[in-house]
Amino acid sequence: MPDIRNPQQIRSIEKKNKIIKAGFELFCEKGYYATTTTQICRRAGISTGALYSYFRDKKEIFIAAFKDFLDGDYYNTLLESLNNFEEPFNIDMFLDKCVNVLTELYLTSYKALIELGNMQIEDQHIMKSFGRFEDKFMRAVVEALTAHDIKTYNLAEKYYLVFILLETLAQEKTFTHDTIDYDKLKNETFSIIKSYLLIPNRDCT
Amino acid sequence: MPDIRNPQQIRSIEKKNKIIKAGFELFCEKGYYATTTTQICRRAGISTGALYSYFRDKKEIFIAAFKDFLDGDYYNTLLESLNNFEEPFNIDMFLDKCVNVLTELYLTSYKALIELGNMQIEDQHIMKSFGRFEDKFMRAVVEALTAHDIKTYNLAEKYYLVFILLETLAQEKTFTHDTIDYDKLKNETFSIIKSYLLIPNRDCT
Amino acid sequence: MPDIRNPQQIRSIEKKNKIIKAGFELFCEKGYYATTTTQICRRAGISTGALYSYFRDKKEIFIAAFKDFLDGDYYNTLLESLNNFEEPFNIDMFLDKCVNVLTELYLTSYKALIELGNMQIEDQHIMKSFGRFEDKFMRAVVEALTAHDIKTYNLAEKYYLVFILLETLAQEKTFTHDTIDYDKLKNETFSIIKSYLLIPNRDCT
Amino acid sequence: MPDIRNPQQIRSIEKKNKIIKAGFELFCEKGYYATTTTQICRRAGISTGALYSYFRDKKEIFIAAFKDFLDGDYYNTLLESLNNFEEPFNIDMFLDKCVNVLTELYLTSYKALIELGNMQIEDQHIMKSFGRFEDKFMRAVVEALTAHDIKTYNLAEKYYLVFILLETLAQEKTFTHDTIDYDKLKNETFSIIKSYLLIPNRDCT
DNA sequence: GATGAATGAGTTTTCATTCAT
DNA sequence: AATGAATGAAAACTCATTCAT
Repeated sequence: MPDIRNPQQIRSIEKKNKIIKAGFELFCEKGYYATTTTQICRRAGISTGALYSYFRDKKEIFIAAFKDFLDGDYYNTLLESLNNFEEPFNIDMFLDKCVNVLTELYLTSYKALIELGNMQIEDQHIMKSFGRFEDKFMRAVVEALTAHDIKTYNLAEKYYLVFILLETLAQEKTFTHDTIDYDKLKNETFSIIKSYLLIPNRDCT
Repeated sequence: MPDIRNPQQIRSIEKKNKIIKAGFELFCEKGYYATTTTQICRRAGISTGALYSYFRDKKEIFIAAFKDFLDGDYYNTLLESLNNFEEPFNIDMFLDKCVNVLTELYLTSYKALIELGNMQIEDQHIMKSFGRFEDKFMRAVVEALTAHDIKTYNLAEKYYLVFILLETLAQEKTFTHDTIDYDKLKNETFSIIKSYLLIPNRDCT
Repeated sequence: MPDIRNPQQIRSIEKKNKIIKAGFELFCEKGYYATTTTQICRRAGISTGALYSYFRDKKEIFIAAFKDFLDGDYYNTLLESLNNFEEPFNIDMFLDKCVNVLTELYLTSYKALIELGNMQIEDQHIMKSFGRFEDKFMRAVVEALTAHDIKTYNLAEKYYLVFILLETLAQEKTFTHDTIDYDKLKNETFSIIKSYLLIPNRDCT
Repeated sequence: MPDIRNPQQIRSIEKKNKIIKAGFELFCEKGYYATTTTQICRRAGISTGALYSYFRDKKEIFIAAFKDFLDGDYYNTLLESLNNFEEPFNIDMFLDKCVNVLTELYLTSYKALIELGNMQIEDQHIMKSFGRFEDKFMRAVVEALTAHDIKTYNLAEKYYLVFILLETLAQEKTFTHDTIDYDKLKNETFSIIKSYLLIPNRDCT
């Protein structure tokens, strides 16, 4: 039984990365089931046999591809961009940036992210492999917000809701509903978030 | 092209329903791709041939199963229950009910609902077949809220956000995150929604 | 085991004929393999079960359909028309008529006739069931020609060749070759046949 | 869409040829519809998957088998043999050779040739793929005859008729009619062809 | 190590034939 | 007798995985 290589050598690592990249692209384009190993090999420029010396099976590629995505430059740079703002901190601009980041994410990777969600439900193994992609995004948002406006209690839960609201907005921007007007939704969302996060400032006396 | 029976007789309708039921259950349990027609036949207690005399192909079963689900007693009774409250209207109890309804939905059908979302993205034909399942839910919520508390502008967008927040809560109840405490999330969510929907009542003077 | 009915009653005979008619039409339109029993039943206006009380299997319908065609009014009237000419006998007009008859035959029944040929090769049983459809046509031609011009020896073989030549012409009329000019082919064919059949008249002295 | 291998390597070409050979044999033996892909695989000694990596579907095998047959050694050698005669040119011997060539053709491939004809009618794609098998045969006959005896006008049509007559003879040799005596038919056929082609020599003065 | 041809179990689908009503 | 729903064996085809070279 051939062992799965854990590549140390540069050439090997490069090859493994090519597989991961190709796999991720295809999963994003067509989803998990509609992507065949042959397609992955072709796009990665490797042979079928080679694939199976780096990964035990197709599912492992999927997992690796997501690990890689969540830890990779693309996603991290995107997240870091959230924290690059010029003082003074303007919450509207910040929220706008959040929506843009999420929107870019959905435009490139929606199908794959959904598939990931699916797989997590179907497959305990994948579920354990990593939290939902939003975890990292949330942490970035929290970090940025914490630096400027503080809600001391229920932090995780508060920001999770903020994240959900932003995500909703980004989804709407990406996949429009007939009955929803994006600009109005944006106004409403921002107004909720601001009133919510900044309640101290709106205290009635 | 083989004929698809459009059953008039009770026996036939029952059989078609058995297929739909079996299909829906399996799609919920394992997702669309992991469900085979053979499994559907076995669970429905029919032969392969019979299945194909009621449905042109597997995808049609999926569509029918969802049509049936969204129009069926189970979902509708669930939705109607939202409007059965004793006066005076208590918004906390109402929101609780909403979360419970969504939670029950996710517990029984999450995988299938996700798969539906997927398919809608992949497949324009399915997209047209019915709006997203939330549309109906939202309408029910709007109806109930409208009767008691009025937000005159951006109604659709406002209630959409309320829906999203409730859905988030229900999802959390169903599929727990490590970092989130459900009760706290519930408090926060309800407080947002209430402060949001009831702002007029809370006007500072 | 249900016996195959040999229908005596008028109603039964009518039904059997409807099956035969429907089957023949469909075999002509789409060929044997592309025709399903269900289609035959639908066009005949009967139930699947009924079909199998008149015919043991699909092949029997095919055989019956051809028996019926070869013995039926359509074909026989067509053949008789060969003999309805006004005196004096004009061989060109007669040959023209022959070609027209064959052409009509091909236009309506080519696919079925070919399928018959096929089946005769594949299936000894069908082979025995009837000679090739041309046998009857040939006899009609022979009859007409014999009445006016006599070649005493090798009659069968001579007329068979004449038949083949006429058939060729009709086929060309029905399904054109790129390289062949129909009018020229007709001239050549007629000239062969005439010089062949009428050689006595052309004796050199 | 799975890739179809276009084999360059000898081993691959050999395998593709094994499939074509097995397919052609089976099509000749039982016809297109009665031949299953499984049978082709078994006879070719390959797996189902392999078959589908060389051909997109069953029909493609059929087409390839015929392309191969018409362009292949067997048929070409047969045709070339028509032109290998010792001078002086003897038309009887030449015609005999023609009949023998056609007879051998029918004995080995009749069912497949018929099926090809069928398919050409049913399927425009196949129709375009190659002219009827007779085209090539005719060209060979024309070539041989042209070298020795000349009919200057309506050449194509004349030789087409000659071809038809020879084919008839070969068919009779292969699949006997009850009412026809082969030797007599041969005499008659040859006499027609000769008198037809050589009419100049028989001019009455 | 690498290759990519080969495998074959597994899938969807069809349709002649049967049989309960 | 008639119906037409049901059957299920058999067909075409796919694709993750293996293994000879």
